Amino acid sequence: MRRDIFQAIADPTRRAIIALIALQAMTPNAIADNFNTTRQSVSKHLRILTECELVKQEQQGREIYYSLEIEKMKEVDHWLNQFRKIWETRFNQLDQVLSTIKKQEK
Amino acid sequence: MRRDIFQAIADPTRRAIIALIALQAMTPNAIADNFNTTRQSVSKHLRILTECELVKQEQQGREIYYSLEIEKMKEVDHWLNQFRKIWETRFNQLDQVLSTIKKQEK
DNA sequence: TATATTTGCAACCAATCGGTTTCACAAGCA
DNA sequence: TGCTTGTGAAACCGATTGGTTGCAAATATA
Repeated sequence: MRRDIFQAIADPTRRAIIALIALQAMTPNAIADNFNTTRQSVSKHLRILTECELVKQEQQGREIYYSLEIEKMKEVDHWLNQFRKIWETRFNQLDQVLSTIKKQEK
Repeated sequence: MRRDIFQAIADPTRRAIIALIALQAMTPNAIADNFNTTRQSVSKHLRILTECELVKQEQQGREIYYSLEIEKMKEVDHWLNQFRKIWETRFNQLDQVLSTIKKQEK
């Protein structure tokens, strides 16, 4: 089974869970309260996120607090870098065009 | 059918296609040559990418050149912003800890 | 100890996914 | 006018997905 961060963030519910626990650690029940779905379904999502190492658990009594492994999010950022180079180049090209126009106006 | 950029980049073949045509426009056949799969399968991926407006087509005779809509990639970048804020805050917190240690050393 | 709460896991289900094969339709070329 | 080339679409297939229900285990509480 493929388990990577791109597959993890493909699901909108999982993206919402990620955004939720990014701010503070939460229990599965507390997370499920925010969604129109069952606790078990959220539990499944958390399992997937854990398998991708996007999420870490901390047991407190019978409760388990889930929080985001923010470092893992940088993998997406890193993948975007190759395209960032391109859109910056495009921007520079546009910049050149603009400055050429400016010179012509003088 | 859900069609968004996150679902589009979830598949590794589609990510590879995106990276390929980011540099230069290519025909479906030329793209398929780079993968261990059929042209029709690549065609399906291109349809999905087109539906997400991640890709644009340019017909030249009977050939169709596909290229990346680089602007659309910024949607992922934009989504990452919320987390970028967090990891920068973490960094600042670490920075504070380090400067506190430095002061104590004096 | 008996009961309630919090959780994960397994079994099942309909829908979707990624792939293949087959076909249809243009556009170039002999 | 045939024939080849480049392409998309449809039909089908096994695997995976996201959801549900039901159950078991562990912890807290009476």
